[in-house]
Amino acid sequence: MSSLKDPGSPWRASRERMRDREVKRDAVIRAAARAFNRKGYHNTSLDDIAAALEVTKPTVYYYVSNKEQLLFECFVAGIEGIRAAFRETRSLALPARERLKAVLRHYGEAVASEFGWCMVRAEDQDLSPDMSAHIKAMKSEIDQGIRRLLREGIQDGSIHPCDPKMTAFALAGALNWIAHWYRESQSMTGTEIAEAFIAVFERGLMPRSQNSNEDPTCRKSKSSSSRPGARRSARSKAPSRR
Amino acid sequence: MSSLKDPGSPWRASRERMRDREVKRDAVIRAAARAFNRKGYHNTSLDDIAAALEVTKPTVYYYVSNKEQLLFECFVAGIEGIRAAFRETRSLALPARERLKAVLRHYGEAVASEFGWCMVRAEDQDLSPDMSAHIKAMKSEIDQGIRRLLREGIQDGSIHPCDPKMTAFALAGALNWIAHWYRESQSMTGTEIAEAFIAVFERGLMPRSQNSNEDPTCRKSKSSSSRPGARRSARSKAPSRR
DNA sequence: TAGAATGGCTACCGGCGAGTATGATCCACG
DNA sequence: CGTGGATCATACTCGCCGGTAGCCATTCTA
Repeated sequence: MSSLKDPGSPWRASRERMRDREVKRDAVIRAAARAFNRKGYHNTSLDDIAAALEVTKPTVYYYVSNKEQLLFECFVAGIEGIRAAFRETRSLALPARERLKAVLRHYGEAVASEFGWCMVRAEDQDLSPDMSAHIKAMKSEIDQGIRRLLREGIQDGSIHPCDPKMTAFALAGALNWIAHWYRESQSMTGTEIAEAFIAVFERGLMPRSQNSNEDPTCRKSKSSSSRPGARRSARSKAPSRR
Repeated sequence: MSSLKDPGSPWRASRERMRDREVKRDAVIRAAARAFNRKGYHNTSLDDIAAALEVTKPTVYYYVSNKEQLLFECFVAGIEGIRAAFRETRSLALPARERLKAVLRHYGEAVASEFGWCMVRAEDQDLSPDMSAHIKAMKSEIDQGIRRLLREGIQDGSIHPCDPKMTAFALAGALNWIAHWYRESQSMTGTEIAEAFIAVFERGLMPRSQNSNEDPTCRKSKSSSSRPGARRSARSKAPSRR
C-alpha cells in the first residue's frame, strides 16, 4: 500500500505516521476489547483502558472519539470475521451443509476471539440509535446468511427439512453463548468448540436405531420437504466428507 | 416468627401487613426485572424502577437493601423455575432423553419469562463476590444436571454417545440465547421455542438417508461409545416413543 | 532555526445516580 | 386520644467517570 508512491517522496514519512497511528488505534481498540471482556462495558472506565496501555485518558481520546465508538469498533472487528467466512464460503462448490459447517467454524472462532464478548454482548441500549441500527443490520445479515444456507441445504438435500428461522436461532445461540463461558488459554480453541457443537447439531441426540418410525415434527414444512425427489443429485455424490 | 401464633391472635392484622409487605416486595422485584430486561442493568436507575411503581426511591430501598440485591433476587426468581423442573423430572420413570426434553422445555420457558434476562445476563462483575459465588453455584448445578441427564441417556441408550460437557454447553447456550432476542407478546411462547429447538437437537441437521457412511466423530469416546453392545437392552424395547 | 504538526500529560468540569437523613402520614392498638 | 411502628416523600451527600481545556515535548518541514 505504501509502495504506490516512490520511496523518496516527501509524503513517505507522513504516510508512515499515518500507519503508525493506525497501529496505535488498533492497540487501543484491542485493549478496550480485553477490558470489556474481563470487566464488562459499564464496569470499565476509560482510565482502565488507558492504564492497560500505560497511557492516560486523553491519549485514548486522541484515537477514538468516545467510549461508545470504542464498543462499536470492537463489535465490528469481531463480526468482520464472520462476514469474511460467508464471503469465502459463498463461492465454494460444496453442498450447503458443508458450507454451513465452514461458516459455523469461523463463527465459533470469532466468538471465542478477544472481540467475541463485544460482538455478542454489545447491548443496543448502550449505543446511540444510529450505531445500534448499524449493529442490528450486521447481526441480521449474519442471521439471514445462516437461514439462507439452511434453506439451500434443505433444497439440495444435504440438510433435513426444518424451520430455518428457529434452527438458525438455535445454532447461533449455542455459538454466541461461547462468549459467556470461554476464556482464553483454555484447553480448547474456538474452532474445536465449534467442531464439537457441529457434531451435536449434525447428528442429533437421538440414536440412529430410532430413526425408523419418526414423524418429522417440523414446522414450516411448506412443500418439497417430504418429496424425496427434491434431493438433488449433486449431493448424492457426497464428495467431501471432511 | 409472628405466624407461629394462633389465627385469632391480635397479631393477625400484623401478619396481614407482613403479607402485604411480601407482595409489595415481589412487585418491586418484578418491576426491576422488567426494567433490566428493557434497558439493561446499568442503564436502569433505581429512580426508574421507583417511577415504574409510581413511588420514590426510598420506598424501593425500604424493601431491598441495594441495587445489587435486586439483581440477585431477579436471578434467583428466574433460575428457580429451572431447578423446579429438575426436581419434578427426577422422579419420572422415563428414558433420560424424555426427561431431558422436559427439563429443556421448562428451561426455555424460564428464559423467556420476565426474569429470563436477569437469570441469563447477570454478570459476575456486577455482583459482590459472595453473591457471585451463589450464582455461579446455581448455574453450575443446572449445568451438571444437564450433563447428568446426558450421561444417563447415553447409558440407557436413549441418547447417542457424545461429549456431555460440550453437548450441555450447546443446549444451554441455544436456550439461554433466547433471552437476547425474545420479547414478550411474540408469536411463540417460551415452551414452543424450546420445543422447536428440541426438534433440531434431537434429530440433527443431517438427513436420515446419509447415516450409513457416518463415522461418529464424537470426542471423549473413552469406552463403551463405539461398542454396539453397550446399548442397553432396556432401550431397544423403545417403550415410550412419544 | 522558526514553525507547524503530532502525541501526550496534568488538571479540571459536570452530571448522573446510588444511597441516606429527616420527617410527614397513616393505622393498629392500648 | 395518643403512642409507636410501618410506609413513603423531600431533599440532600458524595464518589465515580465521561469528556475537555490547555500546556509541554518531540519531530518533521522549509
